[in-house]
Amino acid sequence: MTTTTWQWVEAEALRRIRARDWAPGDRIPDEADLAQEFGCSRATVNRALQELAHAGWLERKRKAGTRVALIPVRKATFEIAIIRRDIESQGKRPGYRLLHKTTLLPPAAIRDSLRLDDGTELIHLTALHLADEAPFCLEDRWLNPTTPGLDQADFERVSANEWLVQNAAFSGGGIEFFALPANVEVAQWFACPLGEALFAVERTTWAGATPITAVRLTYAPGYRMITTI
Amino acid sequence: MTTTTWQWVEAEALRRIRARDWAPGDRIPDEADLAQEFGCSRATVNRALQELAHAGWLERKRKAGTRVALIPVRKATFEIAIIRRDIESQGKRPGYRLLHKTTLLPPAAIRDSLRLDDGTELIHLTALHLADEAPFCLEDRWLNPTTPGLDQADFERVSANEWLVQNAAFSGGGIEFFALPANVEVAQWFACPLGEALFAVERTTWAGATPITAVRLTYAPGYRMITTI
DNA sequence: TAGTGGTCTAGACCACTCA
DNA sequence: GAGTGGTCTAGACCACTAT
Repeated sequence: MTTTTWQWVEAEALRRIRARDWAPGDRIPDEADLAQEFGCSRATVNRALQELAHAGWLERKRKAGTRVALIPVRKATFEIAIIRRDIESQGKRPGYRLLHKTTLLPPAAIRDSLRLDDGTELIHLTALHLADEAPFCLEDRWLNPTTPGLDQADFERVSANEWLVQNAAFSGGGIEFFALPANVEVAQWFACPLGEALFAVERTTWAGATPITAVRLTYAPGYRMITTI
Repeated sequence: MTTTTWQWVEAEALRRIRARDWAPGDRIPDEADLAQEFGCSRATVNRALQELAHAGWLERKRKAGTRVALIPVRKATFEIAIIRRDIESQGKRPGYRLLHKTTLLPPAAIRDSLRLDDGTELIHLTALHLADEAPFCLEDRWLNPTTPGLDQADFERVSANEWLVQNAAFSGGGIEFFALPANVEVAQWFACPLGEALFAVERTTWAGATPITAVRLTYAPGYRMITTI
């Protein structure tokens, strides 16, 4: 385990925060002083403290100095991966079936979440992702048909999830996680009781101000999304 | 909107990736060349490319150079906030009630997830978080009684959630998100039907190799965890 | 206005890893 | 062995903001 100077400074600063040598709300020494204390350059101290600020341990303001955050906001990150790889990482064989594809006017909820005009039609897809032949995840997606390159995509072979990740230039979006009771259709696919509690994710993605897609992924009973902090 | 040099370089590189000037799998020019092209120092290019690598757009290896990622893994972050602040940010008045507190042997699942010996007793708490007097979240927590300072914590007044965030030195842990059917107890608190689909989070947190706490937060019907990418 | 963090440079050396 | 990214330095100037 090699440790660079800035990593060492970061670790030492974090130790002091945890040991309350630097208590919440306290102002800590400025970069120049710390650089002298640690025998390194100010840029190195800056790198370390920026990491800690990014992680939520410190709050930094010009002129006001650096303070230990009163409420350490831990940030967890998770990867928006391709479903196929999620399945593969569980050691299972991924499968995919396109169930349905049409072009039509979206319901109001979708239209609003993508900020579309009243008359705009979207492509609607539903597809099933399989893990070792068992239903894993149901994909219900609305696609902006003007997305470049979309006409060359074959959603019978490649899931929209995968195609978009690799081909669409998206700049941002929103994600919501929630629980959902299985409706008739979902219960059939997952062979589970009606009303079964299922984990679901809704995402909207954008390329600047242009909507690309809105998708709901409903996972099979028992699925857990796992991450670390 | 001020744009620094490294942010400009980052944006330009991202533009080239999206425009497929630099296609997935391609090797891009090395830092020295880009620095010359952009008329800045190599350190500035390095800063920009590191950001893009961190975000999953690039894969960098010494000697092998920098390549555009074949599968761009977008990373989303969400904040592990105090429940009270989550409620406040929705414009509601937070409330808290301690329901139950005892010390006893944990069930096997908890014991294993915290890697405890067979005979180790833990503090068990259940508490209810309220938003505008309505049940918002049910907290079911197992606490390591050896956590420093714990004896001075008054969990009648301050939620364990809040006390731990502010007082426990934790270094890491795991988080799992899933859906759960309401059992009898939960259904009573939330005044919802038995079996209602609820969103839940389980976290374990550690101070190095020492377990601090394992908690399950079960949210009221309709709750959504929201974030952006 | 002055103090502090944010960025940038030119150059250097090191660490990793491909060939 | 050699090419490339990772880090570090000393110094400089800039941007923001508390006072």
